[in-house]
Amino acid sequence: MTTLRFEDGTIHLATDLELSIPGVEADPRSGGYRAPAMEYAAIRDELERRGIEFEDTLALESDLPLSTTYDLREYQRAALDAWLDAGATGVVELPTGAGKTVLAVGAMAALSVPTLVVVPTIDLQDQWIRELETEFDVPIGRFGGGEQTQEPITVSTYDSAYLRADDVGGDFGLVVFDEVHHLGGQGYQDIPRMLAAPARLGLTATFERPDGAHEAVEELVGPRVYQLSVDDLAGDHLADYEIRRLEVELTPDEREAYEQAQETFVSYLRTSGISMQSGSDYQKLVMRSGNDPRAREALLAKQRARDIMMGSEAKVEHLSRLLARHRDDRVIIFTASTDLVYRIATRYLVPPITAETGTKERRQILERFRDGTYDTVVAANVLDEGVDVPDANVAILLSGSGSEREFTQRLGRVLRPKSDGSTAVLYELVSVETAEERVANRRR
DNA sequence: TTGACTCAACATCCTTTGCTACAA
DNA sequence: TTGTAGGTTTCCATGTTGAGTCA
Repeated sequence: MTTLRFEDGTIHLATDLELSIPGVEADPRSGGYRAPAMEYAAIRDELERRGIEFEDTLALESDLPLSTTYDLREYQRAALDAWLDAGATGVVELPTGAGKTVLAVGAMAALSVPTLVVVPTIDLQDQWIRELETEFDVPIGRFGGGEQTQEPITVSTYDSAYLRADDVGGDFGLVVFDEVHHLGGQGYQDIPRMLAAPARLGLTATFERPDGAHEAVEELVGPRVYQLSVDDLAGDHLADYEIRRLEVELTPDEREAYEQAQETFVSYLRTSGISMQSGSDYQKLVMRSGNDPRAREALLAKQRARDIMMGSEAKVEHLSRLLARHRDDRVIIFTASTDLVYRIATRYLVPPITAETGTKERRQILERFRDGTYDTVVAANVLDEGVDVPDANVAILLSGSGSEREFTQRLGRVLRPKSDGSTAVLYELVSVETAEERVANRRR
C-alpha cells in the first residue's frame, strides 16, 4: 500500500514500489520517499498519472461553508480569474488601496478549503481577522501576538508561520501570503517549503525586488499572474495624483561638510580598486570594513554625507511653507531617519511616530489623525507598510531611500479616492548636487 | 496582564565610466 | 548590433518588526 503523510514540514511517501519522481528522494531511514511539503501536489498528480493507488492522510479539501457578499470590481474579477486559470497558484500585484483583501476573500470562497493567511505585522493580522470574521461565518484562528489558536481559517504572522509551519503545514489547502515580497528573505523562504497547500496566492503592491529574490518567490508561490499599476487605477478606483519635486540648496556649511565626507568615501573607492557598480560591490566594501579601518571610515563618511543631504536645513525650512500652503489638508511627512522626525516634531509641533513610539501611543496618534484632531503627522519608515494609516491627501517626502517599494508605499498613503474627487499631491524634497538626485531618480 | 527589555531577522546601504563575455 | 550581467559568504550603521523572557 502507498501512503502520503505530512511529517515535520515534509511529505513522507510510504510504499513498496520503486519510484522515481523529480524532487522526491529515497529516505532509507524510514523506508520510503521524502520531499519538502510543497511538493505534495506534484507527488499526488504523479501517482494519479501513473495509476498508482494510494491513501492520502492529508485532508486539505474539506468543504468549508465559505461564501462572500463582496461584489468584485472588474479588475479584481480579472485578477481572480487569472489566478484560477493558472491553477490557483501565483502572485497578484495590485497597488495599495486596490482591494487585495477582497480579492483574497474571493479566492477563499472560490476554493472553500482550509486556509492559512500569512501577514508581516500584528496590525495587519488584526485587520485581516476583523475582515474575515465579518465576511465568513466560521471561527478565525491566530498564530502570533502571543496567541496560538488554530482554526480551518487561521491568520499568522510570518514569524509565527516560520515557527509553526513544520507542525501545521499539512492542515491547509490554500495559503495566502499578504505582502508576498517578504518571502524573498532567506529565513522566510522555508515557510512555503514546509507547507503542503497546493493552492497559493501571493499579494503585493511591489513584486520585484532589487536583489532579485522575487525569482525565489516565483518558485515557491508561482509566477506573477496579474498586474496593475497605480496609473492603471488612478482617477477611477484610486485618487488622481500629482508628484512635485522641489529642489533645495545645502547651506555653505552643509555643502562643505558634505563634500568633505563624500570625498573621503570616493577617494577610498579610488585607491581600493572597488568600482561600485552594483549593490554587491557595496557589500564588498561593507565586508572589508570589518577589518580595514579605512574602509570603515569611508562608510561612516558616506553615512555622514547621507545625513547631511537628507536632513538639510533648507528642507526643514521649506517644510514650513508647505505646511502653511496645506493648512486645511491632511498631511503625512515621511523621513528616512528618526532624528529628523523628532527635529520636525519639535519645531512644528507635529506628532511623531517612529519605531520608538509604543503601540498604545502610536494607536492614539493615528486615531486622532483619523478623527481630525491632528491634521499632520511625521514618521520615519513605520507607516510605509503593514499599518492601517488613515487617509491623507498630501504626502511630503523629506527624505527616503532609493527603494521603489518605499516610494510606491508612501504614494499609496494618499491614493484612497477623495469624496470631493480632488487630486492627491506628493512632494519630494531633493538636495541639489548631491547623491540624492540620483536616489530620487532611481526610486521612480 | 502589562511593560521593559533582549534578540534575531530583514531592508537599505552604492557610482557614473568604461571593460568583457554572452545572449537575443 | 544591442543590451545586460558580470565573481562573494558573513557584515559598517540605522530603522523596524515579532517572539520570548522576566519582573
